[in-house]
Amino acid sequence: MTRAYYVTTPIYYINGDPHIGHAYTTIVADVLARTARTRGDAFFLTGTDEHGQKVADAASAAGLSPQEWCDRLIPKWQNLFARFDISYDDFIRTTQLRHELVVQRVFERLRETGDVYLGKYEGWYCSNDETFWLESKLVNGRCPNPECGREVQWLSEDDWFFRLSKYRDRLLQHFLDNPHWVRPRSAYNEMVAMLREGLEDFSISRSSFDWGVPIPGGGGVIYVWFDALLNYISAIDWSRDDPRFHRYWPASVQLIGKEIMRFHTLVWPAVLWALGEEAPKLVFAHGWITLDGQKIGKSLGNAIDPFELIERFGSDGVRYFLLREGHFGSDFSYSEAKIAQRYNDELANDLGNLFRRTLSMLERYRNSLVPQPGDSVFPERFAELPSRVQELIADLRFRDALEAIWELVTALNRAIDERKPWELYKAGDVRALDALLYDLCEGLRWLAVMLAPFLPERTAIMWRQLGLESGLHDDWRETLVWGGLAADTQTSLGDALFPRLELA
RNA sequence: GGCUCGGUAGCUCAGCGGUAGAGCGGGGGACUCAUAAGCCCUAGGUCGUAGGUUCAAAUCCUACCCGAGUCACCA
Repeated sequence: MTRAYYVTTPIYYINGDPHIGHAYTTIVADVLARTARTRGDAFFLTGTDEHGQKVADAASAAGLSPQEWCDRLIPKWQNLFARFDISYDDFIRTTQLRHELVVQRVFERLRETGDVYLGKYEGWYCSNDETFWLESKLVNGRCPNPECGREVQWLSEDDWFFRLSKYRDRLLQHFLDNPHWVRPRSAYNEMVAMLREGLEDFSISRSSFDWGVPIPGGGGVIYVWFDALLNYISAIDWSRDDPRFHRYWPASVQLIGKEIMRFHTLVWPAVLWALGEEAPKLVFAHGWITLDGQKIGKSLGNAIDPFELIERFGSDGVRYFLLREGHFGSDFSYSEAKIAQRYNDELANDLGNLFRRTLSMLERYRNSLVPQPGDSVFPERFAELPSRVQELIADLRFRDALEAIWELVTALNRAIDERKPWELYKAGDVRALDALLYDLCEGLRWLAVMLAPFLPERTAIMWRQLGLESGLHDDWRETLVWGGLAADTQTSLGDALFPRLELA
């Protein structure tokens, strides 16, 4: 029996509204989960990171308690994911009791084993930036932040530390033994370089504010990062002998943004090892969506409202663009013109129009009934396509997967133009016409199945118009056999699948 | 400044040792089932610069130039 598939997104820090970057990561995870489910058990986790000073600050600025603040924001996030047809199996919030209990249990356990110990956290502290600075970073003994430059003070407090340094050699060995466990390659290289420089223990407690998981026995709260990482195992009931935990852990893929690589590829495996658990199989750091090459961010004032995008291009239109435009892992540039062009050229013109012209001819020539299959080159020509696409998706090469699927789109459009069904009809060549129409319908059935993880909303419509009921999400190895579509299936011509956008 | 990645046709990128590729845009053509969509033909670019290795280099090495990211307790 194959192991269950487990995919996670980062839990999103809820100090504001969701933006397109959050949607991006989550959509990618959704494609992986939907694809994996066609083959067996899969679990898809996302959620929100709700502790820490920034949330506390944002809440107090709004005149709310941190918990109230989070509770008010949560619907926005969950609504966004609903609008994008995100099929998560669980949505964890770090303020949930089930999570906090695991965090405390982990803390206690590591305190017992000595991987968490009490030490002194000392350094030059800038109260304006709320940051500790290394002596070597100070500029003339003042805060090195060019926008600050204030005086710093020497602070010393007792903190709990995680013994990260102890795992440095094992981490390096793990990287060398598993050259593909962190992707893309650039991320892997960065982290290896960092490991070679060495690691220091780091503080995992905070006493200057109290919005976090209380340290068992008192003494402040647990540092939000230490708390946050544990969501990946608290959601699946971490404990040494829980069968549910062991069905899913270690995770198959953990998606992250490249800014949090250190925590996920150095700290996280070390914590897991300290608990006697395995590191995740793969951590994948994706790139940024840029706007004309510029990083997107609220502070830059160019944040994109994902709800507006859905309004214009539909959930599937946005999903398609995000997965098709760049190679997953690299940055890629977003613009209104680019997404509109892909939508029109590929979804409306290539796919949507193919679907419509096929059903239209079927209605005109065959009363919308799928004819008998005849001689066909398609079975042989595309026999390997589903497994190829499946592999590309599993390898997180979404762009290549969509390009591969488009080979079938193009082939079907070409077949229509080359064999001219309207002439076959006029000539009364029933056999040739039926054979072609059958291939077109069957090809579209294949397209619906292979595109279902990418375009869950529109492929469901395709499926219905093709006269099919169940089976859209079945195992490709069984359902994608050419000839699977039954003759005499009643199809129905509907509205345009992807209505063409009139561009200014 | 250290480290990482990138600099290939107008644009976005693939190729990563063996006589330069794709998509889009641009140009031309034949059709009509279709969302005036689709199909066919058409791209001659010092592969950042300068050296080096090799029978042979976008493809390996060195230096340099340009761009991006990152350098640890905000997440």
